[in-house]
Amino acid sequence: MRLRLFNTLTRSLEPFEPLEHGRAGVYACGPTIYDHAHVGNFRSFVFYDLVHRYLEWKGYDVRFVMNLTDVDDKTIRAAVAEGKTISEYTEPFAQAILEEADALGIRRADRYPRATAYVDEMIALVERLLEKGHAYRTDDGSVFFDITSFPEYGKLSRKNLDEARRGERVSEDEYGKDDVRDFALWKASKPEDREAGAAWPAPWGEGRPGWHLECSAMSLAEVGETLDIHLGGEDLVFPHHEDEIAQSEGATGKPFVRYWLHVRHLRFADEKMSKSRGNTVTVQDLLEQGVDPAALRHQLLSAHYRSELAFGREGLEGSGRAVQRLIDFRDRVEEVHTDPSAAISGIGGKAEEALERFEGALADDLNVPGGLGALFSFVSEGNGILDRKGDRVPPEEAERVLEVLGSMDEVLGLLEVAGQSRTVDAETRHWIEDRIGEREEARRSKDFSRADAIRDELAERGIVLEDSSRGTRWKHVGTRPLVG
RNA sequence: GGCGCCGUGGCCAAGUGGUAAGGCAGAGGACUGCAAAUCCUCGAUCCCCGGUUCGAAUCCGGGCGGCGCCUCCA
Repeated sequence: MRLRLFNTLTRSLEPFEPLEHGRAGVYACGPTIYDHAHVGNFRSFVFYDLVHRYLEWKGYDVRFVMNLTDVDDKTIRAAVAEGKTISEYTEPFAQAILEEADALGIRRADRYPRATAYVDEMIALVERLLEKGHAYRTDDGSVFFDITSFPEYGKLSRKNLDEARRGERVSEDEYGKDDVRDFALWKASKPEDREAGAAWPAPWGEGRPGWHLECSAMSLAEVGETLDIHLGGEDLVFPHHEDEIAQSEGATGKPFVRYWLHVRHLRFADEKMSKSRGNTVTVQDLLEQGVDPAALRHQLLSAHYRSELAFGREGLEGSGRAVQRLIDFRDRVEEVHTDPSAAISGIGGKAEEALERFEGALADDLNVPGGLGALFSFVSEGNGILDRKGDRVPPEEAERVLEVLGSMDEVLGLLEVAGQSRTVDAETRHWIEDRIGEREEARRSKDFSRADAIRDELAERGIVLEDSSRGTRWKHVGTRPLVG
């Protein structure tokens, strides 16, 4: 099945054809690291990861780069307030974000370039734009992009800036540009910039790069002149990505991006958790509160990336249960009694059908909810078959089911993350098994109140017992249930 | 004001012309010492009104309601 993607540039679904067959160059707009990333940011990062995983799953040789913006107004202000340089200030946030990304099963990008490490490249890019007449210098040593020099300006966001803004006065605005619609490539230094170590020498004067410039420079340096896919949040369409196009295409004369993908923002379903209300919910907060990372990942994947996602406690609970259902099924198949002489049960065939549906959904503009539907339909069918067959199937069928589940999880990463967060060390394992032994004794002597007490004791630690004719098995159901 | 999006069972959420995937929650049943897990059964006039069509949640028009972007927020 051929992948089709919704390209923001054309506002339509297009078959994915990378510039070079079998290879995919992807650049994702990462966070500004002046604070902890919140769940909304991570909706994007998890989606980026999905793109990354999907392309690798389909066999592409993927070059995946996500930037970390470590210089901008907020960063400088915050660093100065704490008496730090921007790198001292931002680095802990960069580390935190990468750790949280690990916790959520986000595959590492090939590179995480910091803007401040690419100032030379950015200066070179500005020089090219000046040479080509796309940019101009102002008296204070700033450089602006001249929008009128790039007739296609507005093609991504479909804005007609002529009418919208022309009448406005060139304001008292910070750097004195010719036209309000122009955007900064280079901002002349201010005292606080120097204080924070955010000032670099350039041919036209000391200053710091404009926001948009870094992405053009870093994607050019790390991926190439033409990106196959550029990812970002919906808010970045304008002006950020519009400006990137102007800069990059203005400088190289080549198409900047073949497919633009934008992730819709999430909406907080219950509490007012949005950052703008000063009530940030960071991933760090959630993990510290005991939210299961696999549940979080599931919820962030539960809506199509171009739809608004309702994020909230209730959804997280539901996601946790859904993930557990998946784990239980996988474990059940792993423990199934394989019997070479057993008749074909049909579970292998159902797995095959599910994989096909899954692939079809993902190929259709990365429809993860559709893919999850295929997966969970199969879980139901599979459980039904195993019930009817008494958990006895031919080995090749059991293997095939596990292969299919594993294959889907290469894209979804749910079992993978659940595995990370549910590990139990050997000592605890022994303790659990001892307790189960005690409980077995109690049950044999019909001392059910004692047996139930032991079961409750384990449950408080997230260990759930399941009795069956073959004995008692236990499982770790992840982090503690949510409070409040 | 400009551009754009959305409104599917209690909640979340696929489906964009052929008569409604999936998850969570809920009810009943099977299994269990009781549970847990699992299975079976049950639940949707797809916001409203018109229109196009043999046929619409899906296309068109109107209405009501919610939301995003319009210079540094993923």
